[in-house]
Amino acid sequence: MLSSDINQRLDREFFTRSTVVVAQELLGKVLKFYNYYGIIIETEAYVGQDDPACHAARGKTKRTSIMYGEAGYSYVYLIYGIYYCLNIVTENVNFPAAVLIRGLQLTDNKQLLNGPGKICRELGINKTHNSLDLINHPNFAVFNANISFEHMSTPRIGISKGKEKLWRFVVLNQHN
DNA sequence: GAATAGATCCGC
DNA sequence: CGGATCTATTCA
Repeated sequence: MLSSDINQRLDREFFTRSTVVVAQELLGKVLKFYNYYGIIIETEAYVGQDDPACHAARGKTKRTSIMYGEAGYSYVYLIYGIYYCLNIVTENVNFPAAVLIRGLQLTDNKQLLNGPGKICRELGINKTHNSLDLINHPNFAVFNANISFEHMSTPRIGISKGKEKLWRFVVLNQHN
């Protein structure tokens, strides 16, 4: 991929939509985090208080309050005491939802980061990167890129409830 | 206060 | 398949 293929930064409106749609359309977009650029190749949708797998399923808490805010903000949390997971908040204010970024293909060295914990470990994402505005942050953003692809839907990984939803999206192949 | 489950990863 | 490792949330 050429750097010239990275063009428009995704705006607030992109994320202020159905989480399942945003999760699918994020595939093939480019995540920028400081000096890292990675093509998003795997995502999952976590959708509102009626989704038992969503952290906000039991209502608003200190941790989940970010998901009730404006779309386009980061939601980073510690999982299993060891790994961080990066999400991007979606949908309207007061509708708690987010897209989990599960897979990245780094653009410079083609390194494959398959798994949310691996992404945050490699890029150095931690709790200090929670609740940042990806629409305005100078070093944290998502860009459009001229990448076409096909993807499939599967059940989400690692959850105990909500397994029947096919809300995990994975790129099958990519070509220019 | 104490108990417990958890959107993971790695090594055996 | 279990261990690492810890915190947010729930329950008493």
